[in-house]
Amino acid sequence: MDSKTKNRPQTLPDGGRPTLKTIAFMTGLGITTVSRALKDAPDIGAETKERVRLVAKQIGYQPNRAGVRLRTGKTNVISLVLTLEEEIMGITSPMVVGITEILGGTPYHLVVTPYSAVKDALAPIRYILDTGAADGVIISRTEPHDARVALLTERGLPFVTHGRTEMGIVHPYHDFDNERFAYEAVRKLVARGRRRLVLLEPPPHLTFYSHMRAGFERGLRDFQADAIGFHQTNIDHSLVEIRDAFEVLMRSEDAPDGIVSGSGSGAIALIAGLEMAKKKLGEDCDMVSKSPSDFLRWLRPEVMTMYEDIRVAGRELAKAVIGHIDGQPPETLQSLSQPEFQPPITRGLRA
Amino acid sequence: MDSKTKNRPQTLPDGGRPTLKTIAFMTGLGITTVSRALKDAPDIGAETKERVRLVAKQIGYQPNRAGVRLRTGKTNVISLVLTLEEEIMGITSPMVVGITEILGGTPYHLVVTPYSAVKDALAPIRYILDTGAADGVIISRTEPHDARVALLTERGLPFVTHGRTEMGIVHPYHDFDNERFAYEAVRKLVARGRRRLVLLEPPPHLTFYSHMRAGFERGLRDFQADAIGFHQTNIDHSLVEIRDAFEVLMRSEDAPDGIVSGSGSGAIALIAGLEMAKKKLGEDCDMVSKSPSDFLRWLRPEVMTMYEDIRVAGRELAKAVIGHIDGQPPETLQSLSQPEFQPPITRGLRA
DNA sequence: CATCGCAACTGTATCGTTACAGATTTGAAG
DNA sequence: CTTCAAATCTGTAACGATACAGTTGCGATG
Repeated sequence: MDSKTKNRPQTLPDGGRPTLKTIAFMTGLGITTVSRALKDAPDIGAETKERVRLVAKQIGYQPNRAGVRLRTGKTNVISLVLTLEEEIMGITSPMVVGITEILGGTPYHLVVTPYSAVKDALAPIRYILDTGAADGVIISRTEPHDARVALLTERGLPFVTHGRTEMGIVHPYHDFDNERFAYEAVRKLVARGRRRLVLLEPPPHLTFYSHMRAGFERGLRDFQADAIGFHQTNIDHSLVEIRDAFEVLMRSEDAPDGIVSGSGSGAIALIAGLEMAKKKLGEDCDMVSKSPSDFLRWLRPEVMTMYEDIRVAGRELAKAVIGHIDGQPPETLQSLSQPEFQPPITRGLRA
Repeated sequence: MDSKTKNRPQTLPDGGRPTLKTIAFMTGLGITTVSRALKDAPDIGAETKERVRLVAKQIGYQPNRAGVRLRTGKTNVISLVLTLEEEIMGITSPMVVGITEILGGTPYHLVVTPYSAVKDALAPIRYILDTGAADGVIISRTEPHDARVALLTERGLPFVTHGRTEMGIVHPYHDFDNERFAYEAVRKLVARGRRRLVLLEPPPHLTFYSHMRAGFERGLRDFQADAIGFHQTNIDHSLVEIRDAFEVLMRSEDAPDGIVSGSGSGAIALIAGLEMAKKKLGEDCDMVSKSPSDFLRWLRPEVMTMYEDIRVAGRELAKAVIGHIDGQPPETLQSLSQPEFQPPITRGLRA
């Protein structure tokens, strides 16, 4: 056999699926040439590239992910790391949708990697690093000094956080402006004549705890209102706990007349506690709540809501990880979504 | 070199990650032996197996997924196929959590594969089949004659459906007993003296449409109530559409006094429509609703809810696909979850 | 003391892809 | 008529794992 054609595929691959070998066979080229033609390498002739691309398209060639991954280490996987616990109010749904909307136009797949105990937050990160399971990672519930961020940065694995950190590391993130949310909430409540305000805040170890508190306190100063303490309770507590604690507060001397709720599901529990204390929302007390879904607006239009669009967050996060993977500088991959009050649901027919 | 030891690894792999080669080097065995020892093959000595397992554990060996996948075709991936559209009320969240709870104890990863247009429901299935992207598939929103089920069965790829089909193919599924739900709902409403009942039903093309209708109609017969038509509207319509249509119905001569809502978010819209027609829930009209989350119970305790536990559904689905992959007969992988009325939220302190 | 069977282990080829180091052709320069 | 460089193309090896077809050593059998 002519040495020049020694390596030309003589047979097609067994399985029905086309590979480089299939294209090489059909075009009469070598496998290497086909591979390089498809990645538009400079040492392949223009006409050859055209021919290869045509055939590849015709037979519906798609590179074998395992082959690529084994050879290059590129997984084409984005890993979404989630706590099983945070799922109470279903923030994951729109997030997954948003992410996949972006990944749909790319070769990336979305893998969901869960962890259970809060102290194990590092475990899935280690797993991904150790096994090279993903090209990029999305994490949420960031802390000011976040061990995951430190580890990922040190090991050079691209990632993006949902929430910011405070450790002097410049990394991609997307966040909701919780400072501004709380500030605007206070403004709104004071405008309604409320001056004794309570905040249902995030757990203190998370970064956005201090954002929200800062906004709240700045609002109190600027608009001259007072804080009612409710520190024993935060949005990570169960709805029953929040409700009961709030009932006690509402029955006390110290009852607030305005509420800022840092979570949509927390708002439900606050309303229940308020009603158990025989108070009426909109009369004895007004409330502003963050809300990632629509049900509050529909069922309790008295509540003033600021919509946190998790779906958009998912899109931003996906774009940011990919940007990071592609080598864009982290500082260009940071975004903050601005809270805005939602209009009430249209009440007219044919709305 | 002695031919007997010709293939013994002389060097460790470059990357830090241990491979079979690493273990072979450390134990002085051949790569093949190590591979077979770790899968407990019968032709490897007991002591050798022990030694290999020990070393593997010590150095934290984990098989390279790309290597396995390339050689064997086994992906260790379960694909969850979702419509981007169905995500309105966030059913995905608890579902993903339930699935990952089960996959956590297995080598499987969960990949989320979305599709957008309803007519493209087959596209992700074809993709998975063509590229061998997964060992098993989870699909939802089944139709009586479901092209995806036909295709997956024909091509022999293990799968499970959330919902049943009616095409004479015995396949794994998990479903909520919608027939019984509607039947019990009618019973409850009639027990409350309601006799003019309306059903907010699923879109007619889905299998559980006929289940729910059948249960509803059986209930009407058994408990002697009448149906009020509401056929122009179903749970896939927008909340605003549902609300407006229901307002019209409630203002008409033909207004119902009892509602069976096939979806939790639909219930929200029905309540809004009812209130816009100046009617009062619990007085002019009672309602039983399916509810995958808690907010209805908290915010509208007048609504009687039957909880559909999507998280459990996720667990059942995951177990069923894996069972199917492992060759268990499909008829042993079918389950139906029984609806039960939920107790009201505990009202006392320290509940 | 050959021969056989068995237990325990190993080498080779392969999955699909790509990095790397050639190989071949062509045409221009000397 | 060399010689050389540029333009194209190609073979080989390797990523990590496993199927398959051996090989080795050893005690039992005739």
